[in-house]
Amino acid sequence: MKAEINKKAEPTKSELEILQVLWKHGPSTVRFVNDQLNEMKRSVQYTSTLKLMQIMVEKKMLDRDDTNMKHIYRPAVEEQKTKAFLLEKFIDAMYNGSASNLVLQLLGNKKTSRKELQAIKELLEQMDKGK
Amino acid sequence: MKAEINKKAEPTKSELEILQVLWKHGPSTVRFVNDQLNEMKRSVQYTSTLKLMQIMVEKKMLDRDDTNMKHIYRPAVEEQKTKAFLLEKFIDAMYNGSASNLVLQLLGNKKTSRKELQAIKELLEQMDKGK
DNA sequence: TTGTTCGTACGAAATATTTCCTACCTTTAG
DNA sequence: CTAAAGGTAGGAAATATTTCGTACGAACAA
Repeated sequence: MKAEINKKAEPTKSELEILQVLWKHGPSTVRFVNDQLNEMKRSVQYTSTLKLMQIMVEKKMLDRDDTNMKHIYRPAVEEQKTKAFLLEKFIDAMYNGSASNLVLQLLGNKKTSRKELQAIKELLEQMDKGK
Repeated sequence: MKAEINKKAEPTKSELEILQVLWKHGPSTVRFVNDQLNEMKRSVQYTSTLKLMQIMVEKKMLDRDDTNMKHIYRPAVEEQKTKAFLLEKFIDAMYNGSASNLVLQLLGNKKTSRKELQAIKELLEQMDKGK
């Protein structure tokens, strides 16, 4: 079966990297995205990034303005919705759908800094007030 | 490059499913794991599961007791360590390494039930006392 | 004008992952 | 003993993902 064009877009790892750049910096050229990837992430050829972004347009994950020679790409999917979707998938796969299990993991994780934990606690307190 | 045998194991989606079964139920035969997958997850042939588990042994992700005809497989990687590792990867890819951003997402997520949120809050309170 | 730079399009290769077919062996019911 | 059931091994195919080479057009500097 061909890569489904119609159903809910589930970006791959590389596609997510590209989306992150576009979400952060707004509509961009392939050149810009590729430069960002090479600076922030990993070495990758221009045409590889180009190809991937073209595929993402096919998948309706990106929109493209090709009225000018330098095509401008922008996300066709919302950052928050996409991340919520991926997070849900992740929680299902890893924690049997239990978000609190994930948080439990976070709390026991040596890599989660004290500062992060403090920030998390404050978030929870704020939420409390709001209700 | 061949699939790295030596470096840190990063289980794929399917491999994670198998690990979850083994973590939950303890050392098992391929038959058992395959049955679980078919009941809980998706339709998959016995030999597919077998093959995957054999590959996972090569990758040192599983250990195998093959003294008997029915080989018994068990995880060679710890559940908590593996999940912590994958969670860290996920947070890096999705939230630029910020765990609190992830929690923020969780709080804003419609899919996260009130009950889950309550559980999370209690976790945080418990953590407070422990320090 | 001319060549160098920068852009897109497209196909194919490389890699990674997943699935299953076939062969063959062991156990067990009859 | 023999057939059926159930097990493993291994290779190949199917699928998914990622990377890049080549061709070719447009822009621009000399």
